[in-house]
Amino acid sequence: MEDLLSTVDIKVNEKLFLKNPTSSELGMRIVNFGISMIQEVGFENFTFKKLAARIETTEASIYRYFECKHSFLLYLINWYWGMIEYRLLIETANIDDPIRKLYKSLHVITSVPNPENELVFQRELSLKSLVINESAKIYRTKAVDKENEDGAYSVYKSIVARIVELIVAINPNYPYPAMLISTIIESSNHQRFFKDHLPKLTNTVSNKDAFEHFALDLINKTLEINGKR
Amino acid sequence: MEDLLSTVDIKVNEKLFLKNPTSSELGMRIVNFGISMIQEVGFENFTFKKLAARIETTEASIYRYFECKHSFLLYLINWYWGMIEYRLLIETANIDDPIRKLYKSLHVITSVPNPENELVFQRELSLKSLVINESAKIYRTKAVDKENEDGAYSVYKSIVARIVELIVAINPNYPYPAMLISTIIESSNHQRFFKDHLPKLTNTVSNKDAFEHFALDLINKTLEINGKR
DNA sequence: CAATTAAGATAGTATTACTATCGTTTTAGT
DNA sequence: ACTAAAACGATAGTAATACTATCTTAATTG
Repeated sequence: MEDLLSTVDIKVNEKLFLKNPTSSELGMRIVNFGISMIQEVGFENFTFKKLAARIETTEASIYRYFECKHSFLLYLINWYWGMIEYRLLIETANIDDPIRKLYKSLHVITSVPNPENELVFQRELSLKSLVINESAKIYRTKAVDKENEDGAYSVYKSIVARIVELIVAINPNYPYPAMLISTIIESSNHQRFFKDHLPKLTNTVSNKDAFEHFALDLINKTLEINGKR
Repeated sequence: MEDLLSTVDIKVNEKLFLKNPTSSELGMRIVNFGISMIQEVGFENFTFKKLAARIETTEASIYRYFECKHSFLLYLINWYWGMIEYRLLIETANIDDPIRKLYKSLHVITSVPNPENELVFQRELSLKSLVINESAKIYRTKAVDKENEDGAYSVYKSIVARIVELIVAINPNYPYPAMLISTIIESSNHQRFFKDHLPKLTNTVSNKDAFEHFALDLINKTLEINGKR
């Protein structure tokens, strides 16, 4: 894969920002340093004031880009899923067999990218651990219905819908395709979190990505896919 | 099942409170009204000050029981899992077949209890939706390791370990028992959340608990359990 | 009946999550 | 080159949050 990635502009739902951070250098600094600061201190200890000090701007300036810190997190996670959807599109474009397409899709969605093996967005790498650690916090609030109306979860839903189509093509009788795929996506995040913090809640296999094997086995057996490809 | 439940005292890790709320009437009011208030306004909008006003006490008095609102949530969720572990113990005690034991355990752990069919703790009922909506928030990235050391997740881990044993008895070759069961538990919560707020991420089946069927199918196929019991 | 404990009353603090205003600099269009 | 608009910095302010501290009174226990 060539480096078309760096020139591609990931579109994020316009309701998630007041002023597009990609439109200015300050905006980009807010996003880039915001990502690393959230990773350093955790989302609950992250404030716009601290970020402003770090990038030598003011709190007020950051508020010109984002309404509140929660929509900043939503924005980042949407950017992440936007990149994943884009990769999904290009990396499965030339695959016809739905089973191989599903395997590849699962890999794109759930794997922790290894920059030595595959070319990925630089930002995807830095966002991955943020998604693992913080994404469970975005949904479960009283604001979820309003945010959903505003399209805050539409990329995520569209990715799930895309994989659901593949599952239906592979096994039209399986009754829970959306449940299966959203379970795997969510599980990918929390199992990776467990691995680092609550290892008794997960399993590891030496030198392998245990989660990917687990997920593949799960998919093969639940959808009754037999044989290797 | 008789009403031994109301007389049973669920033990919660002592590091999660400063003064045991079960030891006084005020403590019980804090817990009972705290549960309903968190459900009404959501955990982020819940404050000890509001709770104090509701139960006609003072903020300072609540702080004599709980160090902070986060440990209050941890306490409640631990109480929930304590009840589940207790139910697990008594409801599977007289079952010998590990497969039937596993099925029963899964039901206890993941089902939404129906008070018309089964006798459950009153508090379990009121805590269930709190666990569904808020439990993803307890894993605060930066504090999780310290809390884990203090035993804040030990009941949860012990429940997972208990089911892992059953899985090993059923299919000793399955390599990911802990992953499978913790995935199902976490999925139970977020799928029920999706059902209410992001229905495109889940599937429903009329008049049935779709999640339980999904989980049962998953378990049967991944562990290669064939035949009905 | 004294001593301890529990709880109410009140005050105070640092921080958070913003909003508002105003002046200066930069950029864009003509 | 000039003007208008937009962007940004600087500063101030606010209500609410998440606590801590202290003091007094009421209830319980030995």
